[in-house]
Formats: sequence, C-alpha cells, structure tokens
Amino acid sequence: MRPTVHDIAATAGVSLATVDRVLNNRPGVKRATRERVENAIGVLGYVRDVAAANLAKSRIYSLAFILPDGDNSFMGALEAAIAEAQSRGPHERTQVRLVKVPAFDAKALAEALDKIGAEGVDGLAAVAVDAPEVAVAVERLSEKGIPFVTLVSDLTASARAHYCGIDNSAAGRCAARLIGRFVSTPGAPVAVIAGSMLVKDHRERVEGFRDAVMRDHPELRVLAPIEGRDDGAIVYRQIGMLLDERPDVAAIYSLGAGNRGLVRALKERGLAGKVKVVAHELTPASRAALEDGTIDVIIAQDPGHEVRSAVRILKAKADGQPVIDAQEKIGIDIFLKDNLP
Amino acid sequence: MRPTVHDIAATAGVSLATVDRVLNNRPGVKRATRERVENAIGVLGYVRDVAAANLAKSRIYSLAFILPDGDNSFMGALEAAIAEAQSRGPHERTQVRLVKVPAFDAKALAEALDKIGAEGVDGLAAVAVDAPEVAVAVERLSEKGIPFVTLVSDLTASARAHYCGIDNSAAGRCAARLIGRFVSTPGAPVAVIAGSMLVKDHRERVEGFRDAVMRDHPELRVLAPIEGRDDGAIVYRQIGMLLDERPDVAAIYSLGAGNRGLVRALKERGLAGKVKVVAHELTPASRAALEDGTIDVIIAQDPGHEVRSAVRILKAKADGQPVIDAQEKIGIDIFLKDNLP
DNA sequence: CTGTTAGCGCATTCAA
DNA sequence: TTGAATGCGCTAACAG
Repeated sequence: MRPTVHDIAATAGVSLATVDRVLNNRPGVKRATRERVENAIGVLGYVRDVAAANLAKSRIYSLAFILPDGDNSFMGALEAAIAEAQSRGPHERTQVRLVKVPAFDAKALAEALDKIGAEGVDGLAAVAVDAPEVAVAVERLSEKGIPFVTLVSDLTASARAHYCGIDNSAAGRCAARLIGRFVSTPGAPVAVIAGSMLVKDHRERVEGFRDAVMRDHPELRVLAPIEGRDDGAIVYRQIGMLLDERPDVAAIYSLGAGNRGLVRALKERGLAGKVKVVAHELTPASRAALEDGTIDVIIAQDPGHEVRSAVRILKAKADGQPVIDAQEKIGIDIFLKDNLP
Repeated sequence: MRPTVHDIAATAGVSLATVDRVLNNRPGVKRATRERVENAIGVLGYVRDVAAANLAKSRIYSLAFILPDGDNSFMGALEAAIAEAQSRGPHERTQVRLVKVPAFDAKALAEALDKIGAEGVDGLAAVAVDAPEVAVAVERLSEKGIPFVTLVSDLTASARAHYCGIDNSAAGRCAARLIGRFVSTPGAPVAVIAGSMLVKDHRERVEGFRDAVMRDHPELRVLAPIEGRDDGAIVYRQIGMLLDERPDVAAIYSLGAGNRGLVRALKERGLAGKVKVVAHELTPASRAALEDGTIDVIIAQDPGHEVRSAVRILKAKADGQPVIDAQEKIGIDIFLKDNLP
C-alpha cells in the first residue's frame, strides 16, 4: 500500500493539518517541525494522490481560448478540438470557453485578452498576432498572475508562459528538402504562397524554406511569396495570375490556408500532378488533393494535440507546477497519400 | 455544480446504496425503483466522477508487458516507454510488469502468456510472434477473461482485444512512394532488408512496398528481401554481400532493426548519400545516419504512444468499457532531417 | 504554531 | 429489496 498523509503524520508525530501545510508549503510551521515532516515524506517515499487532492478541493479550472474568426478549415479543426476539450471538461475538472476575434487584428486580440483577463480566468490561450499591443496585453495578464500560452503562432518577446505549436522554421526546411528532391530541373522557379506576414508562423516558414533552398538546393529559384490572407478565393486569383505569367513554375510551397483555391487554379490549368506541391495542414480539401495527386506532401500539426497540450500546460501553470517540455513538444507531421490518419 | 449520487438519491427518493446498485447495474433492485433512479439520472444529466469512484474502490490495475529479448534499439525504446509507464503507475492506479522472452520464439511466448495468465493479471500486452501456438495461448487468456493486446506486431486470427501499432502495409507503401520519387534511373534495382518473415509487421511492410512499387513505379526492380534477424552484424554481412554483387543498387528499404550494420556497410563502400535509403524506427543510430545524410527518410512509430495506448486500452477492457478507436490509432511518423523530434 | 473535524463523490460493508 | 454508516486520500475551516 502506498503511504498516505496519515502515515506521514504518524511517523513524524504531527497532525494531518501540519502535514498538509508542509506538503503545500503554506506558512505557519516551525522550521524543526517542517523538517521532521519532510524527512518522513522522504523516508516513506510519499507521492500525493492528485485525484484525491482535486476531489477534496473540488477545484475547477476556468480556461479560455481565443481564435481568429473566419472559416478556414484549419481553424475549424482547432475549434473542433476545443469543443472536444469542453466535452472532456467534467473529467478533467476544467471549464473552457471559446472566444473569436477578427483575424490578423492585433487590436481586437489585445482587447479580448484584457476583457477576459478582467472577467477572471485561470488560464488563457490564443493564436497570437505578433504585434506589440498584444505583447503588452499579455504583460498585463502576467501581472495579474494569469498564465497565457500561444497556440499555433507565437508572440515575439512576450510574457507568454509557453508556445503550443510546431517549429515553423523547421517546417519550412522540410518543405525545401522535399521540393529539392522532387524537382530535377535546374533553375526551375518555385512559388511560395503565405497567408500573411503579420503572423510569426508564416514568416518563419518562409524564412526556413528560403534558407534551406539556398543552402541545399541553390539550383532552384524561389519566387517572392504571395500573400493569400488564408482565403481560398484570394489564393485562387493570385496563384492563377502567377501561373499564367510563369508557366514554368515547377513546384509550389503553400504554407498558409486557402488550399482550395490553389487546387482549383492548378486543376483548371491541367497542372495537377505536374507541378509538385507541398502544402500545410490537413483539411478535407488538402486531404482530397493529396489523395488525387494534386498535392504531393502535406506538412501538418495536430490541432487535437495542441489543444490538449495547452490545457495541460495552463492547468500546471495555474498551480505553479512545472511542465515536462519533452512531453509537450508538438511534432511536425508529414503526410503522404499513404500515411493519412 | 455537477449532480452527484446524492442528488440522484434525493430526486429519486431512494438511498445512496440503491443509486449505486443501479449505476453499477448490480442485482437486488426492484424494477420500478430502478426505473425511478434511471429516470433521475437522465433528468439530472449525471456523469459519474471516475476519479472519486477509483478513490473509493482503491483499485489498482495489474498489467504485464512481454517483449522479445535482444538488444536492438527499438525494443530498448519500447522498454524505456514501459519503464515510464511503471513510473506513472502511482498516478494511474496501475502496476505494470515487464517480462522478456527470446525473440522470434513462438513457443517461449506462448509459455510466458500461460504463466503470467495463471499468476493473475488484469491485462497483458505483447509483441506477437505470428504463430498458431501463440493464438491458442491468447485464446486461453480470453477464456479466463484476461484482455490481451498485441504491441507493434499483430497476431493473425486471434482473440486479441486490440492491436497497438501502425498499419504496416501503409508503411511499406510510404516507403515505395518515397523511393519512387527519389530514384530517377529506370530499371534501377532496389534492395529490401527485413528482420524476419515470422513477424507479421515485416511481412506486411514487404508486401505493401512491393505492391506499391509495382503499381506506381514499375520502372524499379525490387530485389528479393534479405533477412537480417534485426541484428546489426548480420545485416552488415548480408547487405555488404549484396552491394558488392550489385553495385548498381539505387535504393534500399530497410524495414527491420539493425540499421547500424546497414550504415556501416554503406559508409565503408563510399555509398553513403549516393544510395537512397528509407529505414524504419528512430534510434540513436538511425537518427545519426539521417542527420549525416546516409539515411534519407525514417518511417517510425512512437513507442511511448503505443505503450500509453496499450495501458489505456487494457484498463478499459478490464472494466468492460469501450475504447475510442480514433483516439487509439497509432500514426505512421515520417522523419526527415528537419523534423526530428 | 499546531490539532480536530468535517467533508469532496463514490463504493461497500452490515443491518433492516 | 432497501438503507445507514464508514472510509478511500486529501483539503480546509475552525479551534486551541
């Protein structure tokens, strides 16, 4: 049988209350007593039963997620993951709220942060717009002792407690390596489509991609990135113009959302399967395109993992407990037609 | 506040004990009473607090894992994952045991299954050798009501409750697609190294690979698979002989363990980076080879995920609870130099 | 500074 | 067939 607080109390010759004070290092215990208790804890090899503790506390963590508004599928998947987290609430002693703000709008995000912070939560997560006003709002949260984590896209130089997302430079490098292997025509132009340079994840992907191509595949010519605002219609127009202008484009790295538009533009020109395409995020559209050969590789992150991780981290931070970084690292998923989940 | 058993008792006008009997559908409740209670449960939207229930029961799940003996790194990683599960035991109310048996030895595995089954456990997991005597032993376990899951490699036509591992045919197809894209010389021979055809995972990988090459890249010539017994020294000898005999080998699909031997053979012949290599499992050796360019792609499964999943499933089965298949599916990981974890 | 006591939500004797 | 009482391991008032 595992030792309990009673055992500690007995071997240390104190009461339960004192043991509890030491365990939760609350004040009001004489140095000597505290040491006796700590000693007993060590000798017995005590580990607290968290479930029982939570039961006794009947604590419920109030968490909130802020997501950009808009209907792109990846954010939809994130939303679904948050909905799952909500449904798990009863089991995990959490109560999570979802708030939407206009996309790529730093001011709106900062305001939401302030508002929710004022309403009182135990933790907050958001897809960050990388702007100073957001950093300032996060600073305010931090001063109030509310842990904040960034989701999917990080915030430069801020008080965020953690970043729940992939290494986007590495993702860009992956894309470069794949396209480099797939394309054998020297001097071939490679198109790059981003959502917006206002979000850090897209900037980092572009940079990682460019650097890796320059270093490992200097024979390729990377064109200036197009900004599609994560919107299928815009992507469709922009990439269409580019393809008409430069019919020799050999590969495309699509690192934002709106792949529906890309696929349509390629198919209309009979380029599906001819131009090599590496795209980001697994959505119904990108999945179908991978299956029919229009997209060759999808680089992805698992929204479910990210949300679950964010919840775990916020709970831990709210209790001042450490997080196991290795366990919380979000991996870069690579999908071919054959290993789709 | 969430409704509790007290609330149910109150609105149904019965005692806690009766509520408990209904909740755990135990006998000794009049039909009418039972219905009243069930009605109250429905009306209140009651969901049981599992943590509290386990606390009250102070139940501990006794689980056992059986692994093949031998020192290949993947099994080492699996062992480490089991050690982690052991260390989480106190938190998860589990107590897991690890037993080793000689590799590729059906009789030894069957005996171990019988022995542990007789000693009494709540659940059992093993890397299966795909043989009838093992299936029979699993059948015996099943009769005793002990849930059994296969780990990493499955057992054909058996009473195993679940398979915790990847889709190995799909893994083989992934390898085919990658090698097909990387190799541009028509008619180039492609070598295949397996561990043993006695384990189902290796057989399936070979088949998946062959089929996909035939279908999508008929220009390649797949050589007969070498069996390296998952042993670096044997792999070294075998692939060395092959490479000396056929210096035109353009790519290698290594689907078993023992990649140290493969890497050494390639390096000694100055073929590192020239011959395209797709290998299985992330180990210190394969990781180093991926980083230095000797291996191009690693197809992997996450031993940590697999063990955690096995534990969850065994606990659920032991309680007769359903498992959420989608959540327990083990994905095929693809690693390039850039997305190593 | 320290101890007593009463729960948290549920399961399980033992009586009735 | 039903109910009252006790305890799982821990926390939190409230006394001393």
